[in-house]
Amino acid sequence: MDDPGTSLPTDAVVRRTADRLHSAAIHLLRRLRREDDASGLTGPRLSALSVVVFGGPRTIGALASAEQVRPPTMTRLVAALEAGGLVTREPDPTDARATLVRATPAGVRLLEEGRGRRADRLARQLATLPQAELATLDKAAEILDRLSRISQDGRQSG
Amino acid sequence: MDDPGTSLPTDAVVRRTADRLHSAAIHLLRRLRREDDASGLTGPRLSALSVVVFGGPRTIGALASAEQVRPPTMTRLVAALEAGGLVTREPDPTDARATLVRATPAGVRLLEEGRGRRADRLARQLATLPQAELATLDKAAEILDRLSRISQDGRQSG
DNA sequence: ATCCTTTAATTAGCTATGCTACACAAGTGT
DNA sequence: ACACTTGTGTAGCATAGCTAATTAAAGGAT
Repeated sequence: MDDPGTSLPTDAVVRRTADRLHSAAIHLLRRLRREDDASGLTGPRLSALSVVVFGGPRTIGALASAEQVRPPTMTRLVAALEAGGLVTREPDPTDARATLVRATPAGVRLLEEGRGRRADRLARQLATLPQAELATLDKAAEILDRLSRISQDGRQSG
Repeated sequence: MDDPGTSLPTDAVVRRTADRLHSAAIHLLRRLRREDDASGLTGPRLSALSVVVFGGPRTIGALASAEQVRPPTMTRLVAALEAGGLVTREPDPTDARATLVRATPAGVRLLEEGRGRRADRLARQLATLPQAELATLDKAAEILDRLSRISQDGRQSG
């Protein structure tokens, strides 16, 4: 059917993959959302928390940038995490405007104790896959992450 | 601990992949959301529309099931699509309780004209990848989709 | 035929995530 | 000192997801 020829894929192949990937991502997250929110941690909160837990304390702005959301969104996510006792906010000693977000022991513990229930549920499902397929998913995640960082920098005019 | 022995991967590997995948999915969709919403179609709406465009008319319930959301959520999504002139709602001739959702020519056209801007943007990024990586992503999407359907049926007690 | 239960869809109301616009405090440069 | 920029926060909007409760119709039992 298609003939990729050299190393760059054709437009049709690319678009089909994009469509599949888009759909797969939507369904994956929807499923996880429904699976378990009993931990009290939603996806975005968990994701933000993991940044400060594994990357150390940082400002709201840095966090927003890392998570690719606007500052007001991150302000709210951090507020929720703080209300849950998972992070603290403290003034940045080098810049009085900025707020440093730091994970509390409880926050660290929550992530260490299973890296969040959502990923845990997913893990349980992934465990049923043969090793080769799991490896494929792992590679895919890495590729997407790399792509994410590239497009993040390449952004300019609207 | 556990010893799956044969082809099943270890717990640690599975969990790491789950975490990466979770994160990758969140970031992928966030990025796409920011890239382009000028089409007026959000992810869930686009996803629902594509079901009726490519799968033919079906009821709200069937649509909700296909998209793995609750009926009220699908009612709202369909209402938005209808307001945009992309689908119509008509009584199901075989069941007066049910509503058949059918894509309008405009809805079909929108999807055919690039399968939505979101996937299109993604496609543009994917086009920069070598063929092997694209193939990996394609395989991953297929695996996730399959997993999605399995867990949909296999759901039971918490 | 009537009553009861189940099913399909909707409405109402909640939480959460994302955004922009605006306000304000604190750095920065002239 | 003054203006400009930057980091957060507040207010308000739209969307998406949910559950609970309502309404209408289908289906089964008597």
